[in-house]
Amino acid sequence: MPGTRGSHRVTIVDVARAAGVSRQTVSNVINYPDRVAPATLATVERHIAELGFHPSRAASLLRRETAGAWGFELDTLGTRRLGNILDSFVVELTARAAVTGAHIMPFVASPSMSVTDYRDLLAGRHVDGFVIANTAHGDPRPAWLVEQGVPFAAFGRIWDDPTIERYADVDGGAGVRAAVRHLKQGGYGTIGFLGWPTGSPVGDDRRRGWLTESGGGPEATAYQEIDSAARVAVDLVRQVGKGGAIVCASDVLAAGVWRHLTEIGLVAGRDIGLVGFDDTDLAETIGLTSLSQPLAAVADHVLALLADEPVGAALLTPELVVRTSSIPQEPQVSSFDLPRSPDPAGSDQHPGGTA
Amino acid sequence: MPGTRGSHRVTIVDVARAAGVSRQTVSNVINYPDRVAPATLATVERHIAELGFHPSRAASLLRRETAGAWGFELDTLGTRRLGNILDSFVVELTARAAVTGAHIMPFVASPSMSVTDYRDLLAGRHVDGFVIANTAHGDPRPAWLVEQGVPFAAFGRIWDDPTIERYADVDGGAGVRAAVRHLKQGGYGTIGFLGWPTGSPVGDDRRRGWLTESGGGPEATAYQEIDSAARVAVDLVRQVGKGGAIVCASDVLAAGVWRHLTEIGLVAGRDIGLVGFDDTDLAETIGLTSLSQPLAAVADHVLALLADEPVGAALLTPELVVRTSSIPQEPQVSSFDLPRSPDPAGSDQHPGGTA
DNA sequence: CGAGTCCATATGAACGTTCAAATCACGCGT
DNA sequence: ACGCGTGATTTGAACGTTCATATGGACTCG
Repeated sequence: MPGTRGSHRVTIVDVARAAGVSRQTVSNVINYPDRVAPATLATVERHIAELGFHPSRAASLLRRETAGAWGFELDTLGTRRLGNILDSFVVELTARAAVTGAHIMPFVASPSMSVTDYRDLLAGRHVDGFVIANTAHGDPRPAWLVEQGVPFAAFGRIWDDPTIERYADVDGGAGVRAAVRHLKQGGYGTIGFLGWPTGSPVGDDRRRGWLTESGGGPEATAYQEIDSAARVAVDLVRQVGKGGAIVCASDVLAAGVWRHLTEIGLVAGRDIGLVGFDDTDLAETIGLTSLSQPLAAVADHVLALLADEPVGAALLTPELVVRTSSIPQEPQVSSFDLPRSPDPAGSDQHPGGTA
Repeated sequence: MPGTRGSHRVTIVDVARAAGVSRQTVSNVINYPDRVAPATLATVERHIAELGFHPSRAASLLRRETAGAWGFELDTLGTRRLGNILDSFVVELTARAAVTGAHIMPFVASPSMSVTDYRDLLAGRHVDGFVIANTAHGDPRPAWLVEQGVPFAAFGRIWDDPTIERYADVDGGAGVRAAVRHLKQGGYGTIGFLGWPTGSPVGDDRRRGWLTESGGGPEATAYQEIDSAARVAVDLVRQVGKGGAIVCASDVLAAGVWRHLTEIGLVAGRDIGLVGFDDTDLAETIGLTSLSQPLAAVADHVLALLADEPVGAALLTPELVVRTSSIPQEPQVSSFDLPRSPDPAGSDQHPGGTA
């Protein structure tokens, strides 16, 4: 191509020259197409395509004094990401932010629950604002962000300050109420609750749902670990008894109960109803009825808040996903034959004793 | 503060004026501290701190003609992220990229396995290059990136072109060999393999490890889903028999086998050895021995490649994490009593029949 | 028929940094 | 005393866009 001088990035000026208009007109074509006469619009767009012009992000950002990205702090749980709804949330958020032309910039904050990483990202204009998650009591971020006038929106209520209506959250109470109703309809008797230790607002919210709908019953708390849940499940299962059911504040907790049930030879659903929360893969794996969080809707709402749309806070209802763990009917019994041992070299080392 | 005119972002010029040096010197202090005399360095740094100066990312990027970010395509698996090692990888990558001053920019590509999203991100200078994952046969990305001269590095071998040594990967074969040795040492007899359908390079690699170390045995393939694995487990379990063991290409597959074992009243470990791959939460949940991928090391290596450090390709060895599923001893039997039924309102609706 | 309005497009300037090259200060050998 | 190399610092220009404002022309209305 004669005249193409060296390796010169094609800029807005090249397009302008080619199309016989000015810089600004090309700029308008890109950013405010309705300010441009239809004929001009078409011409310029043709030349943009022909020259393969793509606006420079950096130049645009500099001039606009903006960052074009929302920060999002990632959990640093190491490899253990069990029941971590947020990984899925990031995907939704990223996909939906893209349509508005924004990026999601993930970052890993220093362990101390402080605000310094947020400050630095803002100061260098790496981000325009934040999406925050894992809100809890004592979280210093919301107040600070409001005080600094930084745009932000939360996945999760701002528990310390109800006046900050910049969040989308899932109505855990409503979800659990639906779960309890579902279990009652299934004919389960005593309905117990396994939650997290008091003080977690999310957990307390879910517990309230259970309390309201069931009127109370046996309950226990455990940490967000299978083992911990399995331990307290021993008593709890005894208390609700066969024909009863247990609603859990999370799939992880439910998985602990499930493991205990399996260990003592009971089957979730047939013998004891079991419902988790979050509808993680874990739930699917073990056939656990669970409450699915509408992450796409949360992402949309959060982005709407960031775009300063006049939507207020939102409390979205999770969806009950029914699996075998809340179905009282006898599940299809799988073949129960002992497997043959065609080549058990050294099999005698294994204490036999099958159940 | 008199003299502070309006809301004027503190720039490099302000610092220069305050410190009595030129723009460029301040710039050097930030980017090339060794080019600056120690005394000047100290002074300038003091003023930087005093004024709270943070360089503008956009300005820097514009002048440098760079993006300061590496793109990373997210999997769009919806909520189902079972055994998805990549979520953890993103966290590692983000954390480690930050120390070099780079960002990781996640994006969600259009479903077609094409290269257009990559092209657009580059054209607008949103990213300087890419970290790619999920490499497989027929992946158009590596060849295209090489052809375009775009910096990139892969988590996963470039299966179609061994000459592209821009990757870090986990040596699945070596991992599986270690697993087989471990099972043999534990005294398990026939050692079978459950893999993915042939054609997946990762799966084939892992299978080869099993074949080499075990010399062959019963095998089967299933899709990366619990159900699929549980179905084929029926035959496979029968074939290896009690006292045998099964190595799986993933935790998900192993979970399927595990579920089947549980259903037929066998206990993984005690009756049949079981090893998974990836050491996901799932493994921890069900006490599954698994191979843990060194994600932090992979992230480091990938970033080194992107930084043009003269490290070649890397094949890192996964670590065997031993849990009960590969321990032949009788596990501690949990209490086996039938739970009392204190308030079984409607419990008669539940067919009893406990094992 | 001339002032007022409106729309499309054009021009000058600025966003804040870093590159490339120039300048300055200093010490050293001859 | 002079020129020269070296290292520290400064200066001019440029990166590519968008804001604020100006210009030009068509159309309206008293």
